[in-house]
Amino acid sequence: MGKPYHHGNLRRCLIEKGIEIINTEGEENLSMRKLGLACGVSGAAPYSHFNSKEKLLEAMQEYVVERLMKKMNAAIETCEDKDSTEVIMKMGKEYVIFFVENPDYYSFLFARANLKIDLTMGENVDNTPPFQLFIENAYRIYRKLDYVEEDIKYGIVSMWATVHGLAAIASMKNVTTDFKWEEVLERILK
Amino acid sequence: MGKPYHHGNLRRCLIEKGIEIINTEGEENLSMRKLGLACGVSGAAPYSHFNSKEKLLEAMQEYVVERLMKKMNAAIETCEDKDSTEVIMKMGKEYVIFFVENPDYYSFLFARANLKIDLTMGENVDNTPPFQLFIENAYRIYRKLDYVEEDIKYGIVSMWATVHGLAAIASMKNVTTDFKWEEVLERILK
DNA sequence: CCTCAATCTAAACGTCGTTAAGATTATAAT
DNA sequence: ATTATAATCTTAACGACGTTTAGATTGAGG
Repeated sequence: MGKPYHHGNLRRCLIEKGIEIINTEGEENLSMRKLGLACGVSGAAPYSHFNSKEKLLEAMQEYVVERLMKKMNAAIETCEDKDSTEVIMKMGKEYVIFFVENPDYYSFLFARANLKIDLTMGENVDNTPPFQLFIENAYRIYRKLDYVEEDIKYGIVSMWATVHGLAAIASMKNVTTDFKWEEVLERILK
Repeated sequence: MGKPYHHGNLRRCLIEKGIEIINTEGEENLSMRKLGLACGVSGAAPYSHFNSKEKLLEAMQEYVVERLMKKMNAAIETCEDKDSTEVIMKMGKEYVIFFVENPDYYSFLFARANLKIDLTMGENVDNTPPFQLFIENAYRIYRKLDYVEEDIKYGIVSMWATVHGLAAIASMKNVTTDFKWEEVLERILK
């Protein structure tokens, strides 16, 4: 009969339905009220689980970053030898493909990004949770590579910049082209 | 004594004051009302010059892109010979430095970017004005280079991706590092 | 001088993020 | 089982926002 007063799993529902809305209607159409109603609760209910929209978006970012990291880590596992160029290549492909398949994720993740990166490799800083995950993963992978540049900072940044820039461009709306982004990446990384 | 009923140059004032607000208070604190008041007119006056906030932002983007393009073109002029590696290098540096010096410009320009790029080099598409400027300039410069890859599309994209990715990373808030981004770019472009 | 279009003001509409006060229910201690 | 406590939810409201409307003020051309 009447739906129960308590939702049961509102927190997870907000995150997942929120991501769904971003993918279907765009981030500009995601409001706390509408999201609450979409989950079957009132427009103020989300504030029982997130004290601000920013916190909710942060949780959604964490959810998305986790998916990306899983894909990248899985890609590494498929490498026969842990030869660094193969690892870098497969990771990079996964990174680019992820944003090509989900174009809205790029600006959702990085437009409001408040990344704190200590490129000096010191004990790491207080990133916002999704990006703590992001950075830690990057360092962990890079450390496992056979090939290490004389200065690891430059290695990480140059690797990341190439892949990230390609993802940024590929994520732009209405980019018309006739090649696959993975091919471009292969050419760039030589 | 009383200020005149008409502002005289409100359109330009809105654009410049708007950019100023973005640089000082951040884009999230830019509202049509406040911007009008900051220019000495009412909160609805901006709508006499831009029928939407989106149109105003577009004009501001155009203003910013023009500055970037001027800097890049000026950098090219300083090249002694039009050797392509030197041109690419100087342009890339200018591109990265621009966003390092104005970190808020990156997401302001690209977060909402509705770029339409025809990478097949056909007659170009109907970009939003700021990016029409952006794309045309890129093609024009690339055509002037001595060195041309067998497939020009890949050349443009790989060049742009590297530089753009570096600008994206360098523009992230709270990135702590101990090297200059220009040096990183030099290493990447070899 | 008169007209017309451009520019501006004041007031309003609906939506937004957020908060406050209180209702409902699960949890756990007695 | 009863009761207290904390978690979760609703309704109503606040101020700020983007935008629209109606009308006031002004500059420019005939």
